[in-house]
Amino acid sequence: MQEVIESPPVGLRERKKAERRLALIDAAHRLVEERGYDHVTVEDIASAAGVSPRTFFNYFDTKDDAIVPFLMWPSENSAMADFVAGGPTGVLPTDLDRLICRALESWQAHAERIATTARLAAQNPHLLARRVAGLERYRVEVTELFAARAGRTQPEPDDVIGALAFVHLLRGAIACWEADPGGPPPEEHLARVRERMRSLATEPAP
Amino acid sequence: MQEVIESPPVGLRERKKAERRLALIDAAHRLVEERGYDHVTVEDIASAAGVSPRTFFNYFDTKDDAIVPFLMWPSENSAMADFVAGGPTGVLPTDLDRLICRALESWQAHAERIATTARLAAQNPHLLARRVAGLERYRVEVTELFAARAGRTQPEPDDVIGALAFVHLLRGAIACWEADPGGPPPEEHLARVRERMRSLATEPAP
DNA sequence: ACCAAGATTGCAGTTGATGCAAAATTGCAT
DNA sequence: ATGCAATTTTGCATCAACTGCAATCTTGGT
Repeated sequence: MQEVIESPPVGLRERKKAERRLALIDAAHRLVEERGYDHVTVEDIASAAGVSPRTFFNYFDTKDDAIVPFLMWPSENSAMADFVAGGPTGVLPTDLDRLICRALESWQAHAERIATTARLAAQNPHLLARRVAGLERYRVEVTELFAARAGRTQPEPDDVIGALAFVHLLRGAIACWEADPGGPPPEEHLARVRERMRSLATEPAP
Repeated sequence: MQEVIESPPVGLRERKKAERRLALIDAAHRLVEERGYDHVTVEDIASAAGVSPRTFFNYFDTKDDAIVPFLMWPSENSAMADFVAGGPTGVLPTDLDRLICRALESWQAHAERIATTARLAAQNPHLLARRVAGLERYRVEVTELFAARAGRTQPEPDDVIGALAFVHLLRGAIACWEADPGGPPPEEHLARVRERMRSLATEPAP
């Protein structure tokens, strides 16, 4: 399944593919919000996006992939490169924060799609499962970033724990923001999540 | 979809239902390991378990639910009750550890099924997504335990962050154990995961 | 022994998803 | 501008997952 290409594709063919994929996602979102998940078929989505049902499956493995799509972070992500290089500050917790901020920032470009996905997932539990699975892809990618930063080609348990911290902080910040959407953006909750996480990880001295 | 009932059910009907569900899970595991995911149908699984294909869907929402089943922890879980009551030690990080240990312990009864599920998920990426989704159910339950322990009926972000810590510690311990399966059991890695988690949550003083 | 409640099952049907191959579109070199 | 290779779209046939309905069977309770 192909992901959204954030950097402008070079040829007409690549550009049309990227546009077509977003058209399918947007058609899926519009139709499921209007009619309900059970009353929308792949044929409906494909037709609304102007392609054939067979073509739909050239872009997505399943119907649900279009509704809860994986929106990759930018391929040219200087934050990722900086992180792998040991930067930008050299202090791992701070650098982890920067990485999370850039992830949240990159998803802003799809804010409406992400909001629609969240609403549809809340209404359809099996889509919720897909959202979590999507997050797992990020967890896997970040595990590799930790390994690369430590100079290893094969991730070790410490890298997995690091990536789990990434997910922990990210989801915690989003949970705080969802509790008060009119308040500060997710990244401003990171300090609070970090503090809570630290306190849960610290047992009192004997 | 009904989960495994760990405590012995009272009537014949309940007992047969529980046995039938496990029979379907075991048939699914055996057939997928023998033939590969793509060469096993719902009809194959139902036939091997001695029920009709229609009955299969009385137990599972999807074919994949049988392969990667949700194995609930015991309904009579004193660790959960203790946790909600503020125990067993009154020290939250320690009590969280106990909760995790009990979760790992309760899954021991299904160790072979869990091992099979892990192998099949490694071979079939879309099943991996389902495993993560299953973990999310535990995360939701633990969020409610945190809220109940704090005396609230509606979970707050702090409860979500607490449950994310549960998942972080649990998955970290499992990752350490998977790196050295012949070594100590998962629960003995909790201290190491906790230490790494704490260090990632602690920024250096200015 | 009888009846209610719950579960199993067959059947027909819809939809998701796939492999194959023909047709169309795009990229590139001339 | 043209020709050709590469890539993509598409139609079609097919299989399997999954569902609603209702008849039949099994279990629980009196």
